[in-house]
Amino acid sequence: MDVDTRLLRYFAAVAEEGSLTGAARRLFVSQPALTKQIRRLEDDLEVRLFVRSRSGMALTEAGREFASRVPALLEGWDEAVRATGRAARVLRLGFLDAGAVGAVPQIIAEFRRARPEWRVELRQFDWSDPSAGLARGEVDAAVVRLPFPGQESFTIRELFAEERGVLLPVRHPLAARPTVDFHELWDEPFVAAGSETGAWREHWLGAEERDGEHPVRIGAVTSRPDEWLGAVASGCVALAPASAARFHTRPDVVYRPVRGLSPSRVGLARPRRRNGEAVLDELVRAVARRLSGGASARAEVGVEPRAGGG
Amino acid sequence: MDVDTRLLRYFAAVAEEGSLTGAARRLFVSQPALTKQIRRLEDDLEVRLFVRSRSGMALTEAGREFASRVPALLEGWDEAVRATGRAARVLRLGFLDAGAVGAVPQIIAEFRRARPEWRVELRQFDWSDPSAGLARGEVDAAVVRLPFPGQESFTIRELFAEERGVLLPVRHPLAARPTVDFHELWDEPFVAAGSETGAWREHWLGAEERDGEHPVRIGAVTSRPDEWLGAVASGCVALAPASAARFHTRPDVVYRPVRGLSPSRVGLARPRRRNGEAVLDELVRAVARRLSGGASARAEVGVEPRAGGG
DNA sequence: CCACATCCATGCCCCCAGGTTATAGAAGCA
DNA sequence: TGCTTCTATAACCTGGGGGCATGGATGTGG
Repeated sequence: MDVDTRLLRYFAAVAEEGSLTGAARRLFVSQPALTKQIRRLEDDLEVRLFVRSRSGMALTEAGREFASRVPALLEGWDEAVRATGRAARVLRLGFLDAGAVGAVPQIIAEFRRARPEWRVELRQFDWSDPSAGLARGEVDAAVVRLPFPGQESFTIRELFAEERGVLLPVRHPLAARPTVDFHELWDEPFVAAGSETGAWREHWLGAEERDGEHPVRIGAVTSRPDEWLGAVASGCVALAPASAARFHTRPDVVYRPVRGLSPSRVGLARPRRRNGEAVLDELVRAVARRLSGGASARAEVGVEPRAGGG
Repeated sequence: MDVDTRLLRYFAAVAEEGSLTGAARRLFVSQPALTKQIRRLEDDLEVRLFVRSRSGMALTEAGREFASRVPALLEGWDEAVRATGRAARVLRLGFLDAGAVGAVPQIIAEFRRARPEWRVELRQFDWSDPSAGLARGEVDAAVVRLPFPGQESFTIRELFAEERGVLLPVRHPLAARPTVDFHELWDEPFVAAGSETGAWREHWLGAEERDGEHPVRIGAVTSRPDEWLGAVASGCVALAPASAARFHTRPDVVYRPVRGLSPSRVGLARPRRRNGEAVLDELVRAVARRLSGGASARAEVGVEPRAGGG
């Protein structure tokens, strides 16, 4: 009996979510597609994995047994992919957004100098996974924005920090101002990441800067840049790193620096201890070496905020 | 990154076989299909797994790393399927040919009496795997014909034996006779199973009954009943259990009992020790209980050879 | 009590991936 | 040189996986 690992991920999502609709949203597929796939999985196994009800999908006993094994299968597969990549001298580097990727050429260059026979391969992730593939083990290292949930289990080297500002609809009153104070945004509807992103989501809602009690208004939830910008265009606001002003542009959306927000810190993360990955140490060392050059290194790769913050 | 486990099996076959052509034959797919799939796998992994040459496909270092992990992945998957089946009270029973399956209703009936809440699910295998899915862990138990390679690693309960005879082209001179002596067949071209089936293949070429030195002539190699019958129709001969006369019929092929051949023994096999499979003991016990009824049990399920052997 | 929201299931359509056959190209071997 | 034996390519067909729209069942709130 054969299956696509995608089906296993589908199954895992439905099992966790307890609903096709919810899982479909999370997986970026339509609910009918999931319905069909889950049914197919059950048909293939000739075993009922869920009991359907008005309120969602509940695992059967067999479903629980299966669910208890799927994560290990997926982890085994991902590990095989990583190991194969290592054997072929490929380092998989995850990143989230084009802003952070500004640091990547620097990283790659340093790494190539240290290990010329290696190849670095980039992979972009959406905001449903702020660890840029590390949590799922899909990459060997990742350029991430701190903080993100689960970061304790990784070794992280901070690369640089950049100003956080706000994206506003071009017709928004505050868009006329060159700079905004964060408290002026407290009551605006914010675009948020999915709740599974925890501290990361909070960080980009400015939770730390709301002085205790100014609960955030959620105007939209997205995990992809296009939806994100779309939500802003249609009336929401969203915190963003300064570099977003260059990489995510839309005529009806503007970026403004914000006073009273901590900067966004960008780091290089890798799993704490994993076998046969001395190269990763090499990578981190190379980056550290480069950073010892100081601000010049930052400016060189073009990730310096375009302004000091108004 | 996602893959179909079928692709992993494809890869494993090519890696073992060292050639696309050979693996394709073994997998019952066309060589271009394999070419495409292996290339796709390499593209997905973004890693070269084989070096192509005039003489076949050789694993790269990355390929070896990958190959070392694939078997465990497949085994993990198969075990997950089995465990899920067990949790759902499904017993997967493999079998090779319709003749042996004559014993199956009996087995199922007994088993149902012992464990009414269980369901028995049948799966047929072709002759490239005489263990009927046991070796690959695709079933919980199997109705097999003895001997077969690797049988030492299973617990086997012998069920019954039936006469072995020969399938002949209807125009073959010996076809006119009601019965044949095996030594009359010594120089005929035989249809054989693939060489990977070892002792099983030998058994069905009558190796034990050739009195030392009468080397077999191989006229064709097949692993599926239709090809097998076709080969006989086009001039080869093939040993077969008596029940084949009923289950594999063709107007241009006849079955004749053969003197001087040991009977074919049919057994119920299951893995020696595996966790959580007390049910299998139950199955074996149930079958043993039934068999203690003696010949009547055999006659009842219609697996008795239609004649005493001429 | 009805209207609405929220699930999952179904039907229809499109498109691509994976399969097949036929054939080309390269390379050893007689 | 011709034959065999590899893999690669091309052209084609089909099944299934995905999308959208909609239906059916079941709670829930006004």
